Amino acid sequence: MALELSEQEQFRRNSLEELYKLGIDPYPAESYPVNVSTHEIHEQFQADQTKFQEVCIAGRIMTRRIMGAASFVDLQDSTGRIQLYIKRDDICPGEDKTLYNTVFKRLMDIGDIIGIKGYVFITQMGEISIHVRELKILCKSVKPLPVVKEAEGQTFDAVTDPEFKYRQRYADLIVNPAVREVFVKRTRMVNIIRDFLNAQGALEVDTPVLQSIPGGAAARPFITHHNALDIPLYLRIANELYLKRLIVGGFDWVYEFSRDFRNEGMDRTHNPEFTILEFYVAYRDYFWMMEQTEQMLEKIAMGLHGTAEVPVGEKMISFKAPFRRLPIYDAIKEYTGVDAAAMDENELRAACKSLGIEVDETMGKGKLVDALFGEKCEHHFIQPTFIIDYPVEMSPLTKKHRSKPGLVERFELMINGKEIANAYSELNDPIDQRDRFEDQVKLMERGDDEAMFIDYDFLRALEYGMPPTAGIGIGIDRLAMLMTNQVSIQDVLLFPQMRPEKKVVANLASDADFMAIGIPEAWVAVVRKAGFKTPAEVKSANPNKLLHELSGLRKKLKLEIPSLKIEEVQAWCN
RNA sequence: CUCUCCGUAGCUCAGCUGGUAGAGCAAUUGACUCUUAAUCAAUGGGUCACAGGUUCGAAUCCUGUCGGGGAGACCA
Repeated sequence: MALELSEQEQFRRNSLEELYKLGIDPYPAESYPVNVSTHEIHEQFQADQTKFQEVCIAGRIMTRRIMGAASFVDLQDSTGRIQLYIKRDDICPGEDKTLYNTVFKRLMDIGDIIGIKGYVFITQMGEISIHVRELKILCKSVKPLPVVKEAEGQTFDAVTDPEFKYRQRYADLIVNPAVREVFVKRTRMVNIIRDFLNAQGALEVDTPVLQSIPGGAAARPFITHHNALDIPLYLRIANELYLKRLIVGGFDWVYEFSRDFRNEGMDRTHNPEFTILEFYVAYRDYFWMMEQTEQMLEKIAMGLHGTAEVPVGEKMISFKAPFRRLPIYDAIKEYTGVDAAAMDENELRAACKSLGIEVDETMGKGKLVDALFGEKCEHHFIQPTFIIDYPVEMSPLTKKHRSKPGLVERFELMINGKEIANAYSELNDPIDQRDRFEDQVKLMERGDDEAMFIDYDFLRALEYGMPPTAGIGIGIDRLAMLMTNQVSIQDVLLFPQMRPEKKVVANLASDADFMAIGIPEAWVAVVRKAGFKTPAEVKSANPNKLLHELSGLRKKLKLEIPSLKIEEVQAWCN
């Protein structure tokens, strides 16, 4: 007897044994020739009831209603659910009723995967169902699923525990259809973007995830090590510098859905790995990029919702182009009254302090403006707004503004108070780029641990000449949150990062190890059940308490093994 | 890293100012040939997250640990 299993898990393992004894393989190898989906049946049967008279379909048993010799089962496949009607004498036409009485009623459970053949009909209660003629088990489930019930749009006992949902997404997906919808929508969103870009001749590319210089953004990277080269490598924090190398190489428009990694805090909008769409287009500038962005977002909203108005929490967000455009200094003036454009670093620092923003000496002008905007302005921009024309200090890869000194041609797209995209006219002056990198080094020397490294290979590429280029990065996870109305990034990631579960100790010590200190074979499993993982733990236990505990378990589990005496237990411990 | 809330059966949750564990669903056995949160009857199922402490007695009070949520700090 496996002591670590719950009662229900034990029952299901027993059912497995019985199936084998009946000569039924609960995990058959051959393919099952499904010829229809539940969705197709629901969509088409009402209109033409002569269809679907020979269906073969498979899925998971979600609920059962057994009434003696007839039963109803809700079967769930990848497209939805359908009710099955199973009549004993139909699936067991002869004398032998084992398949119904024993296999179906006793040995099958919620969660099992079955295949059936039959015909579609409508029950007296008006529900489209399948009358089953043949029934076959395709996979026996030995772990009980959470049971969620639904009726008339209401859901009962839905699993809401985030830990369960995120750690066991597979079970979450089985049991909560709305979760599946979110991820289907996310993928549709990505497909819309891909179509939008491909239709204009963009080329999807792959660039390195392992980089020897983590460039293209300001963030702390993950570090790993390559054994053969014996060098440190970094997981990318951005792919910007690689995509721009490709523009140098002569591609006009490249893009990549880039999985980036940043070794920073985790919260409802940050996961250590996340997806950014970056794309770069030769001979364009940031004004052009704003138009592209508007069009693309409107297209996504229309594609997913059929309208540009998308509900997000209590609000409605309109993705109807064009979006508002507002210079960052105007935004700061609007919400704080501070005229940051006219200030030098020290005046800015003073202004921040007077507004209660924490500042320190490592912060240059760029970071101060960033702090001012982030603290006091960002959250006000609910409807899509392009914040434009940033100070040069906070944008080391951006081209200087064509007419406004001290600024760069950059925009960030704010939606629902969060940054969704960041774009600019790319800096293609190699001399200027070298200077900007060197400024970053100075910031690093001042203690800014996010300042960028100098990427000399990237500089070499720029020296060959990069056409004027517009580039953008769009946070795909955050966009997915908006488009699916989810408040947490974990809800748009199939497998969000979690602290590992505490190790369920598997065979740290063998039975023989326990027996070596004198524990009788029959008691080893009981000792384990009592929570002892190694003989050493037994040795250091209080013998009286241990005896009590083991005796209690023996009684509780009704074990037919001889009882223990205190002398025996003392002999193990000492 | 700080604050705060939470951890009770497979699932959803009760459990009062300490008196030794409860419900619904799920499970087991039985009844029932069109049910749909099927119904009816009976039954089993818990080291109350873990480890200490206080107490005659702890799911309950205290301390610590682990895991999770939320808020902040940090972070484009």
